[in-house]
Amino acid sequence: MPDTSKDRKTHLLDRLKRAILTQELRPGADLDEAQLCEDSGLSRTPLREVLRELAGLGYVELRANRGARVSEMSHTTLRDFFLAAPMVYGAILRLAALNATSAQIAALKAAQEEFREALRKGSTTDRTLANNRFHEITGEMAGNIYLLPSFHRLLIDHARISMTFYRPVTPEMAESVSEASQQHDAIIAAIEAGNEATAAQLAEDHWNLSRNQIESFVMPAGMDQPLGTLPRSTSA
Amino acid sequence: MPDTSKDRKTHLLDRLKRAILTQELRPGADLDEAQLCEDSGLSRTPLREVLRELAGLGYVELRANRGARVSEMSHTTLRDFFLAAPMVYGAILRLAALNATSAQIAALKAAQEEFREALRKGSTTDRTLANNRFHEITGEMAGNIYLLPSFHRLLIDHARISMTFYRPVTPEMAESVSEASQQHDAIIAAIEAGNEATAAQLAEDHWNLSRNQIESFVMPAGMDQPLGTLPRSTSA
DNA sequence: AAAATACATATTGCATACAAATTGTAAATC
DNA sequence: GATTTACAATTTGTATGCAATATGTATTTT
Repeated sequence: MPDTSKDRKTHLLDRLKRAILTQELRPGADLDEAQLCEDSGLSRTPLREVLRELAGLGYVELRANRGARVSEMSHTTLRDFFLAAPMVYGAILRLAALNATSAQIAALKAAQEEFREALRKGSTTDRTLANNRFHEITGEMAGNIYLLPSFHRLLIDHARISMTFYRPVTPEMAESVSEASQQHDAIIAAIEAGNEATAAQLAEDHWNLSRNQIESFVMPAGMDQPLGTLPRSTSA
Repeated sequence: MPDTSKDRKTHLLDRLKRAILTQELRPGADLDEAQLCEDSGLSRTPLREVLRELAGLGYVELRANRGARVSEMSHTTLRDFFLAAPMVYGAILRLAALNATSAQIAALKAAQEEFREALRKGSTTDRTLANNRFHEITGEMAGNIYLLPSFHRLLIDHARISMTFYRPVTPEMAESVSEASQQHDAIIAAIEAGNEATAAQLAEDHWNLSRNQIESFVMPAGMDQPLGTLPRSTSA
């Protein structure tokens, strides 16, 4: 089959989304048009359309007469994130419980299976993307065109932040990640039962867990040893 | 000064936004590239970028290999609107009260002056746009990048719906519009005082008023006269 | 006459050439 | 020697010509 340009566009779109969600492309990173043309085999016109689409979704920022760069994340945006996330997540899961179709529920179960698989033997990237996919589907279930733009914007940064803690270095983190998986199961059950109130409660619980994970990364426990007493490197 | 192409682009962007908000361009209306090129003096490449930007903001929808059209509004979207609006409006005003700068407060007061002016002697379009501007500023005050996408999306359709009732045909509507103006004043006061709780309460009040206006349009009182007995037009 | 198909027309999408703007560098001036 | 200014090189933005896709019409076929 001929590799049509429409395919190349969606391919690049997906590739860039993934790269940004996983921090392969870091916040603030510059995107070079020439380079991307090379990689994707697209000419500049369709490439720039892809960048504009990503800008509309909040993945990148376009500066006039200067290139595109990956959306920044700062302490300010993190604060905004903490304020907005619980409200929006709650509303989305509430609506998901009300509106989910059986096909969507099947898709959610499949996504959860992928997530569990990623926890068992996947990379940090796999886990983040699988978790992202799970929540994307809850957004589709809610299907409220007015809430989805903000929900998607939140999911982007949730994924990027997650990349720091879905790598369970401590036993507590490994445990909280497995607890997240159990919450996913409960969420599926609530949605399948059409139980709006339970879904909203689970959203809150799930968010609280997530917040704790984020906080324990932003404010980690201090080191046991004062820095001065650490073993020295052998180099000059 | 030379009419640079960047100006032409922002001009067209504003013009299209306004036309869509005021329903000059109806939901579902097709946008002809050739026509828009003619009007704006832009060539197709930058024109299409404008359309993509509008799509990202939710003003238009792009269909592959078929033209752009103004975003639809249906009974489904109206239902979504009713569900999402109170929550988001409340959050925005709450944050506005917390974060507004004095420059922004000055801008809000100016916008309210414009709004009052539009109520006194402006057209329906003037009123809708002035009201839209007022609420846009509250969004800037809140300044939460995660909430703004949904807030903007809501404002678009709020304006389009408003176009039907900011034309006070009945005395009750004239009264409720003037009540809306008084609520704007109260909102300004709450923001200036940094009173978060009051701002949230006012958001709820303001929304309830708005909802009543919408409902009385969607479900108007029946006509007093049966249709058959109305005076006939003089034409054949 | 109704349906289907082939063709003409119009519209959308892409590639490339060109113009404008920004950035980095080197020379000139103070 | 530090700052400014002119210039070159790179990068972004625009225009236009061509290709591909969709749509409407007329002709053919049953």
